[in-house]
Amino acid sequence: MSELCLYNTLSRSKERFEPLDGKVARVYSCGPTVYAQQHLGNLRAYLFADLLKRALRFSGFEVRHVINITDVGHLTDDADLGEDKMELAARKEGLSAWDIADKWTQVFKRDLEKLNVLPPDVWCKATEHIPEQIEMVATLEQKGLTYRIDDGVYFDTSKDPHYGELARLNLKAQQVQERIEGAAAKRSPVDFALWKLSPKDDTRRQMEWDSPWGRGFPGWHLECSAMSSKYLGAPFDIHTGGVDHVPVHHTNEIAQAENALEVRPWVRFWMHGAWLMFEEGKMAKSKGTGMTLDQVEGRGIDPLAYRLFVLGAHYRQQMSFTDEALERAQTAYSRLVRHALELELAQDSAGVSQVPGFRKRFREVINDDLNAPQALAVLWEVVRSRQLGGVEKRTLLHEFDEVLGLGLAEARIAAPELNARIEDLIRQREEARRARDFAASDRIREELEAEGIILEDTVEGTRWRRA
RNA sequence: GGCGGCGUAGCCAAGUGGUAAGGCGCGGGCCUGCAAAGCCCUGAUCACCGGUUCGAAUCCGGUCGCCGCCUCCA
Repeated sequence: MSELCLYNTLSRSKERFEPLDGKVARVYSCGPTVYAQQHLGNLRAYLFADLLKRALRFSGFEVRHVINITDVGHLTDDADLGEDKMELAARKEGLSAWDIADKWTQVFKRDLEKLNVLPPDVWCKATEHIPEQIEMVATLEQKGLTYRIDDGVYFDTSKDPHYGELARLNLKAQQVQERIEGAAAKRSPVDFALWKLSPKDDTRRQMEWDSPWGRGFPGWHLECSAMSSKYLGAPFDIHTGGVDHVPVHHTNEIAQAENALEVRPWVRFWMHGAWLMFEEGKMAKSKGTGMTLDQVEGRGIDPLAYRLFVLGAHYRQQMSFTDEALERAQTAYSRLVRHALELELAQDSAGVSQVPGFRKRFREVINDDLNAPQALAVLWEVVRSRQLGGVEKRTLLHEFDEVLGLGLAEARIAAPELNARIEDLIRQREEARRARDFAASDRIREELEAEGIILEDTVEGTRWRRA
């Protein structure tokens, strides 16, 4: 049996994976900031995390999975100025920041459910872990790794010789943008806020807390460091996120956590998913180019067809999104489901079995850094194989779907829908056909088709289904 | 300026040293009274140039084009 290998951003290479304790893989996935509905690009990141989780289980490991919800707003624009995204959304929608967070969190979870993403063992919110975050800042402060300026407490990256290793930052050569003039007199451009103080003027934030440094809110990298160690311990196995997180968010998470917790490496495997690209560029909420799952469904496309689409490209590969490609995925998905349904009826006995071969190939490609595109290729080969019997195909389909999560194992032929009128029309059509009155029989078929009923003549007789 | 990625058939994309997976589409065929569904057949020498090698889409050098991150972002 092949071993699971995963690409680790830390080493920039595939490494054999095994949980620290040999049994339970501890995985943390950076969750969304919930000030709007997640778009398809965001969702791709969680489909990637889900594929990882399913692959870990497929390898026989248990998985303890944590996803956070960033419900504290950070800034819309520059790190030092700009309005808080949560508060901005709240103002626009006429709700409190808390309600906004709640609303979009629910939508997010619902979207994941539609995509067949397995729920994590722990959902954790930044706002519910303020004490843990304050504690981490305090620890860093005691170690002399922080400094205070007007608007908050900052992490002094110059004190960490390992700072930036994940991203392989070249601090000296990096051309750093001029900071916008203002309160943030950071000693280094890469220093980052641990605790931001609320503005001194009259503008009060909806979300702020008392701390040893004054009223304010936590820096945006802090929650992940604090919550992951709380629920997974430290070190833990795998941390996932989008590629954009490598240079800043994850780099800073590492700096905080490794120094506060005194473990290094704090996380053994860092895994990053690539972007979903629109024609105009990447999908980004800030650019308003995001398409949501609701819109996908609005086009009559099954969310799982989107899942199939996403699985068609490797998770570390930038993928092009086009309407056309999405629709093609729906065609392919419908076809797959139809096969799955058909196979549910299979009762044959196995011939010379090729099952082990397919099983082996599937495991090998999944174990090779989650090569879903190749896994799908194996799936199609199984579906269209002439060697395999129906029962064997069904068995394999169910097994593979544990990893792919396309809902094929759950596909069941709906109990024959009773519809006396349609049954009656089909009978009439049968009579017409027997009488070779095809004009009449075609008329009936067309009438039904107009209302979305497709008739299929099979050896067992005429079947109908909704288009 | 730094870091990273991409350029494979009409489209979405695998493959990273041994003579190009898969899906969708197109075209042809089988089945059907005709359809639908299903099945079968059918397409590329891998941006370009040069090098290494018995052998390269795959390694090295260069050119062109495209994109991401470096500031919130999956």
